[in-house]
Amino acid sequence: MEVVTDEPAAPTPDAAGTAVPTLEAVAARAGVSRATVSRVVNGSTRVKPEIIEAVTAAIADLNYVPNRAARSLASRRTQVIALVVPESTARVFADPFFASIVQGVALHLAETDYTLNMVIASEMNPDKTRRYLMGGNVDGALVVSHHSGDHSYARLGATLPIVFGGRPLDVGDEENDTYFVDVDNVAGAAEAARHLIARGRRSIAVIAGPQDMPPGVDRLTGWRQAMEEQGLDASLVEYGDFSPASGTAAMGRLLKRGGPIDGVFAANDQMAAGAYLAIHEAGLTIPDDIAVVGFDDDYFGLTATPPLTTVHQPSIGLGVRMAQTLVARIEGTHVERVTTLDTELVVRQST
Amino acid sequence: MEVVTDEPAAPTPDAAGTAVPTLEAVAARAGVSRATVSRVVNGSTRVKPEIIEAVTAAIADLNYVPNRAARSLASRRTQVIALVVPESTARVFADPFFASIVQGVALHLAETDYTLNMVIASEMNPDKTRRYLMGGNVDGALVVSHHSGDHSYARLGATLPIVFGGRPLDVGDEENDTYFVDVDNVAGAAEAARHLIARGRRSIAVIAGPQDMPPGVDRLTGWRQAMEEQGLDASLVEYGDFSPASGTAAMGRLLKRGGPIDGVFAANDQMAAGAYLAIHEAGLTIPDDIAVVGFDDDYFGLTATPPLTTVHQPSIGLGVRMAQTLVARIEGTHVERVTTLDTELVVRQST
DNA sequence: CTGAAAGCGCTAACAC
DNA sequence: GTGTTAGCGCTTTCAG
Repeated sequence: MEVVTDEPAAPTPDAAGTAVPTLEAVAARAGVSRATVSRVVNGSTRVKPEIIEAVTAAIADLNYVPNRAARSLASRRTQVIALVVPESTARVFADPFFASIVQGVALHLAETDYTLNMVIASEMNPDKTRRYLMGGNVDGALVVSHHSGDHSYARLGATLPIVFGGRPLDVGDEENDTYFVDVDNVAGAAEAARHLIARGRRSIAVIAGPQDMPPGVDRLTGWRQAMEEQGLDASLVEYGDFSPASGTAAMGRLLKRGGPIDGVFAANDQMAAGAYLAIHEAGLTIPDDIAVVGFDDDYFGLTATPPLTTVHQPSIGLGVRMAQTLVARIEGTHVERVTTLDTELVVRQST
Repeated sequence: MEVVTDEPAAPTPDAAGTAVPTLEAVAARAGVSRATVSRVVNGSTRVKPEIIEAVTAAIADLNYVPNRAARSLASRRTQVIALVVPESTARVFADPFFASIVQGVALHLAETDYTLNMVIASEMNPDKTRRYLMGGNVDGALVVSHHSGDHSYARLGATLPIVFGGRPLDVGDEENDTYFVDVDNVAGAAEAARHLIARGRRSIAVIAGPQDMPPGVDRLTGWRQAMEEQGLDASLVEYGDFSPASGTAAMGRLLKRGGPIDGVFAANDQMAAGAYLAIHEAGLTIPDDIAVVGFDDDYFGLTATPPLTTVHQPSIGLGVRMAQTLVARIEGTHVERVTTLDTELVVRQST
């Protein structure tokens, strides 16, 4: 909310000694017109080299910095990219996966002329976000929602270039023009399962994620693929909600079934951590009795005892790729609509 | 297919996809001048209520959104706040403490008309960041650097309102006009030490942080305070660099001294986690032989075995407070130059 | 309390 | 190649 003071709002007494030079000042100093300076600043090639030099010198002398607002107003481009974070994600902002994506995005954008604008999408007032995005205040948007696959912003895609992180849940008509970057959850999960098999395990269970989230679905699919291709029984399935507690519960149910289990693939590390608890409480040891593989490669896996074998996601790379894709779209360069990043199995002591 | 709508059906069928309406269009529709619309939009009270209503209606009808660039150009305010992240911090971006700060900042700013601009300060090209900040592209900046206390941006404070996260390291002249929000590291550390004492421990060691970082200094100071106020020996000091490995090493050195140790305060949770390792390797148990307290309350503490007693930092609150402070400065409202937030001891099973 | 007019700093046709 | 000329959409004196 903007604070409106009744008093004639005493403007900041800044700008004391630091007068920000304008393009006009540069033009005067270099002895050319403003248009020419603009050309030089924007890298137009159709300027005499000597003039480019003169202008460049003047810019350096004056310590000139273009005014983004003016540039944006005149060019009708903002050079701003929004990173939209659903409020629910924000609550678990400390999710290292998400944090890494932000990092990747920021790192890539730092090399471009685009500026990163973090927007927390208020769920109370979704319209505020939509309005902001549609109000010509940004050139494009990145939408992240780790597990949920919520693409409620897809509609905006018609008016504003958008790139999503993660595969959309619904494969509707709109999917055809939805750009997204995703991790290859199916292949990663299959690799995890194959690793267990290679370790000699035969009764392999899965603690799957919610089936209304793409990663939940895909990781289960990958596990099934591997099991079936080896002719193994793929019926040891229990579901969790990606939380540690749900992992403990699911593992408990698996154990209660009574049948043999010598390996478990958990759809994320947090559930794997939860499973550890249930396994230990049952008096079993990891990996001797039951080998465990997780997915995500977050801190749960690293600090667990024993350290967890897990599927690493290229989260920074995901952010970088999202940013690259969006910039390409904005600038009209061709890019694949769908990008799938490879995962990597990190073998530690739980298998 | 069903489309989730959170706004009433668009009154005008061509509303979507059409060029965004300008203030002028609103003025025409409301039958007033652009100046008046501007006043209404900016919340001036000196407008007839009925006119305010008419304008508001027109704005709603047209789905008008002010153009930030134009507004900024004319008003010479950008409504943008930069969040500067040193590149070195970015590398450990997954630091949950840092992530929470960002979250707090974003949450608070979402309630204002300010926009959050994440800037990764390239250490290769620090001038790029400085130029951006000084180029009139932002109204103020927030600088975060978890442990380092690096206030190399302090100089910019003369021209641009800046608020730092964390106490500055150097108490130079410039400190007098440096605004910052910090956690009460001294009090928190003292509380941790007192807690160990209350648990009956008498030979309490400390794994201190680097003494060139304010939190490293302050937490050691707090521990000393508590020890001295109880007349306990305060010589069991070893230093680490906040990393788990350094915690293990420091604990090892402590143990090697040969004297009795029944309690340890580690200046952060990661070092505490490292200390766990050394303690276990020495065949000792936590908390029976040695009670351990950490600082930060990050995931290391939660997932450790046994769960770590630690000092919780209000990291989201820190972000919120930083944002509040900066906005106040920008808008000329009075705020304290220094804000110190209280920590809270979280007692778990390691003590 | 409201309108008219003058830019904010820059880009983009269009001339020269 | 380079200069000229119009604005981009909004805020802001300054009249009335």
